[in-house]
This record gives sequence, structure tokens and C-alpha cells, in this order.
Amino acid sequence: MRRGKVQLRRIEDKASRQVSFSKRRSGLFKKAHELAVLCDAEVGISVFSASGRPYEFCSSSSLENTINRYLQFSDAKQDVSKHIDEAQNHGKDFACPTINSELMEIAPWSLSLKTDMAKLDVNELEQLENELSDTFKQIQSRKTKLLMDTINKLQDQET
Amino acid sequence: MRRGKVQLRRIEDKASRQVSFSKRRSGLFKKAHELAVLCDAEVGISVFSASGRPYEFCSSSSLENTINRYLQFSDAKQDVSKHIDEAQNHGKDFACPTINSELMEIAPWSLSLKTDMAKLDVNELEQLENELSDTFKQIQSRKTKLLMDTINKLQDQET
DNA sequence: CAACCTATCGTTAGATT
DNA sequence: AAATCTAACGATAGGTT
Repeated sequence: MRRGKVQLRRIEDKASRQVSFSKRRSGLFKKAHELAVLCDAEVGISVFSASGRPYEFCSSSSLENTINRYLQFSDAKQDVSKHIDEAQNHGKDFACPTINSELMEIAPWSLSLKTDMAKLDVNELEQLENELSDTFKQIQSRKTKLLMDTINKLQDQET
Repeated sequence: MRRGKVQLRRIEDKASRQVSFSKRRSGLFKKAHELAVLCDAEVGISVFSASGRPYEFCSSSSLENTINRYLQFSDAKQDVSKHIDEAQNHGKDFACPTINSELMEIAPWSLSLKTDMAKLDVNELEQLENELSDTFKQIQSRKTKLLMDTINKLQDQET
């Protein structure tokens, strides 16, 4: 079925890339699980899709624990080498105004994950539909702006 | 050479386990690299051998960057969880149970998405747009079905 | 013991439904 | 889109050098 060996570069076809991401991600997590069990190791994995969606795997209790364990070594390593580079103290600003407004924005994504709409009634679906439409417009507007910026840049270069 | 399939349990022979650990660890990192390149993803892995020696893999600049990106989601997850608890303690019924459980999984992503959207390029925005579009269609289809069911029920009552 | 070898099992891209 | 199928490629346990 496959004609040749897999070329190690970005899969251009969007659909294929997404399917491949899903298959290979679960393959990777399976291998990680095998490594942990067979060889008595601790494995933690964090993956972000091209669109920024997070996935995680951890062979032990929690990924945060594994991360902390790594960071201990990392810190120790830095101490020893007396490195100067100061980590960027990026402030985490995830201030939630109200849970309701967050829910409105989040629900559509939630549905795209596991299509479990069976329990929603018509009013709830209508609500989701409206919010989804807003987010949709937001994305389109952002995309248009980027395209316009690119066009303007190109026009500037021509002058 | 191998007699049968690999049994998924700790390899008892110490030497075999160590060799297997080495082989499988590099295999895992190779798979992670392929996932990152082929599917345009960001992958970070932390592994500890049974004797506590650390190994790491990162598809981008540094594992710490990937970890920080993960911790943003993790923090957001806790924030959302806290808000849900508070809302429930105040007896606010702001969503159906299904949404609540889904919310836990996807909310952190959505919260970070607001921050990250500015950084997405046109292709990435298009990907999000497609995902939204699919969800949109599913919601509309589900809504139509519910409305049809209701109409059918009413018609049955009339007979 | 590391590097190589290879039979065997495992993974997956593409097609199909 | 999600499941299944399958040819072909890929990983690797155990053996050999």
C-alpha cells in the first residue's frame, strides 16, 4: 500500500498530516508505556499539535511529578555549570473573569473533542452555535488581517 | 530469533533490561523526532532509568521551554477547576454535566488559545477554522435532529 | 561490552467503507 | 470522521563477532 519509505519531512497534505499525528501520537505513547513497564523507567511526555492543542503522557502518578524530577536535575546542572542565562519569568495571566463567560468560549472546543452532544437540549445547542459563530468570525477576522498585512508589505516593497 | 511476542512486564534479567532500555529509549526518541517533523508538532520527553539517571528529548529549542508551555496549561487547568468548584458551591447551574466534564479537559487549552492566537500564522488559523467548521456542522445537524424528533412526537400525540 | 545481524513482531500510510 | 484492513516499512530480542 505504501509505495516507499517515509520521507522525514513535514507532511504537506493537511488531512494526512492530522491523521498521521493522531496515529503516531498514540504509537509514541504506547512505546513510552512499554519502555516504562519493560525497563522499569519513568517516562513523561508533553506534545503540542501544530494548532497548539496539548497532549500528555506519564508512566507514573502525574506529569508534574516527572517534570519536577527533571527540573531538579536541570537546576542542579545549571548550578554546577554556573550558567548565567536567566530564565524568562513569564507571568502567567490566566485570570478568569467568570466561569460562565469562559464556558461559553470553551464549550464548542469541548464538543469538537468528544462529540458527546447527545445530552444537550435545543436551547443549549443554540447557545453553543452562537458562541461558535463568534469564535469563527474572530478567527476569520484575524486571518484576514494577517493576509492584508502581507499584501501591504508586498505593495510597500514594490514602491 | 525472537520466539514470540513481547510480554508487557518488567524484564527480569538485569543485563537484558539495561540493553532493552538503551535500545527502546533511542527508538522512542526517534519516533518523537518523526512525529515532530512529519506532523509539525512540539514534543518534549523526560525519562528516568530505574537507577535514576535522567535522559531528555526535545523537538524544539529546549525541554524547559516545552515544559513551561505545558505548565501554562496545567496552571490554567487548576484555575478552571477552582472556578468550577466555587460556582458549584454557590449553587450556580451554569451548564449540563456533560459540558462540565469536557470543560475540565479542554478549558486550559481554550484559555491559552486566547493568548496564542496572536502568534498563529495563516495556515494554523485555517486549521482551527476547519475544526470549528466541523463542530459547527455537527451542532447544526444535532439541533435539526432534536427539532425533528420533537415535531414527530407532537404529531404522534395528535393522532 | 559495544557494534552488527536478522528473524520476527510491531507500526503505519493509504485505501476502503 | 472514525474504524478497519493490509502491504510495506520499521523496531528490536536475541544471537554473533
